[in-house]
Amino acid sequence: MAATIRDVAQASGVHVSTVSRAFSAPHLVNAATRNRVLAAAEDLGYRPNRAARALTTGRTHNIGLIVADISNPFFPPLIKAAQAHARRRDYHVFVADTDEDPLVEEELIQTLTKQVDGVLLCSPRLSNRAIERLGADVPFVVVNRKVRGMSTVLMDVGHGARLAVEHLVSLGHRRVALVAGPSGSWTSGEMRDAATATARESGVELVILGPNAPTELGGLAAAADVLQAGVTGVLAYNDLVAIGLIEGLYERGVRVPSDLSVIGVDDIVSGRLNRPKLTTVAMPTSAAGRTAVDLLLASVGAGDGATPALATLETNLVIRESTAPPT
Amino acid sequence: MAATIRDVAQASGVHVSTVSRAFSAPHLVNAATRNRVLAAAEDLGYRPNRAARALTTGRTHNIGLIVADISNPFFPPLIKAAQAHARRRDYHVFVADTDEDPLVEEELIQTLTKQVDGVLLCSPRLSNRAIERLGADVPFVVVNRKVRGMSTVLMDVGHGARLAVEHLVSLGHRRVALVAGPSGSWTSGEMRDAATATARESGVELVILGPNAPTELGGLAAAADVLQAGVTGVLAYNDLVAIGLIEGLYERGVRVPSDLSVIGVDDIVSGRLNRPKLTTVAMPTSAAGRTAVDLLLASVGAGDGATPALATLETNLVIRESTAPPT
DNA sequence: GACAGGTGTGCAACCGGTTGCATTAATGTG
DNA sequence: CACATTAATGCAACCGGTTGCACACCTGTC
Repeated sequence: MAATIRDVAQASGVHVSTVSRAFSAPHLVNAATRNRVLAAAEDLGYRPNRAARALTTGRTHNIGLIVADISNPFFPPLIKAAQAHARRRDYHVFVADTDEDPLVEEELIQTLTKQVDGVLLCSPRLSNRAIERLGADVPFVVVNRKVRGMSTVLMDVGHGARLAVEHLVSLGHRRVALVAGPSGSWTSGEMRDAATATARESGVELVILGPNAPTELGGLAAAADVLQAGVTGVLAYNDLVAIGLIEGLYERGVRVPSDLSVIGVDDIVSGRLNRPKLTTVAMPTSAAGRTAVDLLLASVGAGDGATPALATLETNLVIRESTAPPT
Repeated sequence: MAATIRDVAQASGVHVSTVSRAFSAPHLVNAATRNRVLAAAEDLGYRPNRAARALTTGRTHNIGLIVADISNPFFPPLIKAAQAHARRRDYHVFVADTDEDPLVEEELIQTLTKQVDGVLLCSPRLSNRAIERLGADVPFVVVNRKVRGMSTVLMDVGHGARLAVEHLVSLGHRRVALVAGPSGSWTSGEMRDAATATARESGVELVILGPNAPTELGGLAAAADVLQAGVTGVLAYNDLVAIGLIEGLYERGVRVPSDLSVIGVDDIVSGRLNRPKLTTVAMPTSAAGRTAVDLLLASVGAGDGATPALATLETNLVIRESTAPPT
């Protein structure tokens, strides 16, 4: 079996409490003793058992990261950044995928609660009520959703949607569509509000299509609706939808951007290599992952009394090849 | 604070041990008592603390999943499937990303070891020696690598590479290239061996280019080498490399498939929506994730004495639009 | 009616750490 | 030199569960 603190104590001729302190409160133990303990520990290949430590300290040094769909390319950079950042702070991360199902999400949160110091909820599909309720048991940081009294990381997709619509308008489009996302999505709502306002201000018509699945298939399926709507420009819920839409249009003989302009959201890598290269609203996903971890660990350290923090990250429009003046 | 087993014991008027048994050994407790306990537990919102349980049972009900790069689209479906499958078996999953760095990989394994019942190592960059050594502390299942004495899930990429080269040959290509992956990659070695053998048997020339980063950038950078090599067909290490390569060729005025044929590996989603749609060797990533979890949990249950299992999953060639006869 | 066997529960030790308090020795102060 | 501090370490309780063992009670058997 693996070495325990008692093995180390025995090997170095001190009490277990001294060994414990040698690791977690070095200033309380004599330097010479400490070196002896450390040497013995090294020798035995001792590593503190984090679960046992968690039992007394109440800190597991784990966090949970819950996303709707790991295979949606929007999430991996966020997961990657969060995980790397957490590791630097000596935290491990549980990753769980809810399959876009609020029930699974809730159950996951509950079983995870006892094992983690906090949970990162990314683009949750749960209702705000449910999130507030569950948040009583464990600190949350919510990404891409505004929940009262809870720390939040937002990517200002409303601003991005505004830029996108303005871009279409400046190219000369007069009738544009928003291909919306899932109904529970905060992002989709923000886009809708911003696009609606911008369209009104610019005096162009906006039709809203959806809800749609946030995937290529969702985009593919929306192609018919888009043609039906008689628009010349489209803002899609995300890049996957945009790519699927472009494919669906292609199958129907409609070319992007010559016949129709399409803008995505997220700036996922494959959009940069697709043809046409996607004009898109770039989302700072890696930064969001890091920021969320920072906020979470801050509120873990601070205890319940902490005021919830709000971080809003900028988005910007990246103009590539999928947009052009209408013909 | 959250309810503990003692709170439940008090509320239902029995000893803690009875509460414990009501949950983990129901047949040992009277049905009526059990119901009373369960009701009290429900009432208090009691959930057993898994960390505390792990301390005595030695089972954490957690597994670790270590991948080289979460944002490589090959992995998310595997992670997703593994995670979903584990959850069905009441296991949580730590996901960690090594950033393709063997040192990070080793350190991650060590810190994770105490917290998990087993580790899934996907496409490890560590040497076999290192893996065998670390495997003494915790059960491993290795995906996409053959390690002596260790349970393994392989995707038969050698067979896929053979099919790919045969496909190029049947189209009439006489000089083809393999754009290899990272040097530590087992997959890359398998592809090399299979491609070499197939080329010799078919009497065509094969040039091997690399090592390359397993990303679009790696493919982009390999474009010059490919042109230099004077080949008409290419088998790329994976779809990302293939997509990057196609992009690099495009920038140099070379069209796929009319001027050059390209085959990828993995069958990632974005390859199916790229233009030209990628001809590729499809990898059963979801099945691999599930199988790996099954193997891991089996060996966790069996203890050290278990004979390592080997699962080999089939790959197959999906012919789309990136391959054509040479001109 | 004594006894073997089975069932349901309690007791207490244990898992691997942490931490408040007590103890001892060394140091500083007037 | 007596006394108050401080530094270093040991002791033992505790975190939240699990589990081997003991005990009480009930049932059935000869």
